[in-house]
Amino acid sequence: MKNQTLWQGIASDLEKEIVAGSLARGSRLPTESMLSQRYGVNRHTIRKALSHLAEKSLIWSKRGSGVFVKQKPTIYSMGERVRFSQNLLDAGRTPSRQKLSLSQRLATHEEASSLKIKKNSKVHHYEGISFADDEPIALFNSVFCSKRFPALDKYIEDLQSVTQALKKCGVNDYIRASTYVSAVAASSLQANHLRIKPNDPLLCTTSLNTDQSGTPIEFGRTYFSGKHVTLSYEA
Amino acid sequence: MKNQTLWQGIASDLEKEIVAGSLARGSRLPTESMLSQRYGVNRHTIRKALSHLAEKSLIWSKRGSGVFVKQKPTIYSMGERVRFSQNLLDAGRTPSRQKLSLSQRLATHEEASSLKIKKNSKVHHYEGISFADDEPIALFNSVFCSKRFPALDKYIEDLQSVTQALKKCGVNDYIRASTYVSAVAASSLQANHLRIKPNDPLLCTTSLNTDQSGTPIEFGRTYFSGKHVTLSYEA
DNA sequence: CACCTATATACAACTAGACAAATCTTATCC
DNA sequence: GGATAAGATTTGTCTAGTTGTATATAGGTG
Repeated sequence: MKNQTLWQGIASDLEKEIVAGSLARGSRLPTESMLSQRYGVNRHTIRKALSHLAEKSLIWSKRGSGVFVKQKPTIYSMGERVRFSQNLLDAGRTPSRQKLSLSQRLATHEEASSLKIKKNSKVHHYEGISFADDEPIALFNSVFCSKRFPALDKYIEDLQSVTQALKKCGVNDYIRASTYVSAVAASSLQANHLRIKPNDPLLCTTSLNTDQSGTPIEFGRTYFSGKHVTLSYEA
Repeated sequence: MKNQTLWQGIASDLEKEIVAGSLARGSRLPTESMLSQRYGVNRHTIRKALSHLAEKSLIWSKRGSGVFVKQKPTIYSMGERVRFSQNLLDAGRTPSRQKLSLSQRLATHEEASSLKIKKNSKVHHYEGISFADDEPIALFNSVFCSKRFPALDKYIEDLQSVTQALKKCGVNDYIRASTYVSAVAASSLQANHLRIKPNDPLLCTTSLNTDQSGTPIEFGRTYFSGKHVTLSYEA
């Protein structure tokens, strides 16, 4: 404990403040300049300490904006039924979503064959961010057959929920038919949305959801922030 | 391709959408505020990306109105016979013209000597904008001998076509006698008409058209938006 | 020597907020 | 029904502040 460098001392000092709660989750740290004044060191020394805390995923920084305290990691349960909101509520977190884009386009080959629709059919493309306690945990990407659900986009727009929107279209229940999980590196755009760094690991799940008769309903990919989400497969 | 900034990533992302056609040509982009939400960045970063695309002439913006996708570059072929509409139809574009002014005035020295008429003769002066698919691509400026074509202005007014108007005056065919091409910087007035920026490059063509006997018919200058028109000199 | 720690300076990239200017929308009036 | 006025949107411009990156310098340590 004695023979530690300046930046190590500062890092552990800040870490104490975070776990003690005097630096609240989600709040902004003082600027690097202010910290460097407070500790009487160069800004680079502060940055070294901060980058250490960022490695441990205690904080995240946004260029031009500031450094912020992260929320606790999330455990996301991958049950038979996919219900984003209920899932997080069960875990005692506050769920929310942000729409990034909602439009119609032609299905890719992969999407068409997964949904068992014709090539070049139109699909609704829904893209957005999932939050838990105002902390982004995943980027989702879903496609639905436009022909089967002509007004789905409007329902999603109004209700802000896929489950509710599908109910309006007559789908009362749908089931996870298959899910594949892989790991990929975050692009800079993905990293920005998830408040992580480019090339940080992402959990990529590719899933197909069907109704009770086995007819495909939704095909999509979701990218979870690997450092802040653990997928759970319990029954 | 690896170490790109945020705005570069956004710009290439939007460019993909444009070339893929999910952002249709001529249509309006989402507002800068919406894009800044979608990409999770400040509006200024979006503006940097947009200004990059504007530099590449993929989009253009209008204060208070929005940002729009530009059309493809036009190839304007310089055949022996000058038929603006026919040229654009050949290129698969829908041509149109907008009259800016149509009046009579005294010929300048240059005009008189080119048309081989007396100094201080009266000429019809016809000025306007040429469009391709509702996108302005050129400013034209033509003069015709008033003495030879007394009622030409009324014909142009009615028919909206120089070729048709000349036909009414007994000129069934006319030929490009000479054309000179130079490059100039757009004035602010020109830039405004062509929806480009002041000092953007213009192709300035000075041409003289004659009838089959070689008698001068039309003398004029046309300023093509350099970014949207490529002059082609094929036979 | 090579490597880590720390300082100093400068600049690039991005955010934040405010306001102006042009445009579009909507309500109102005659 | 059309003109007008008021308000809301949207792009353009400006100032200021913050993090990210690069370079140069110097001392200490294995």
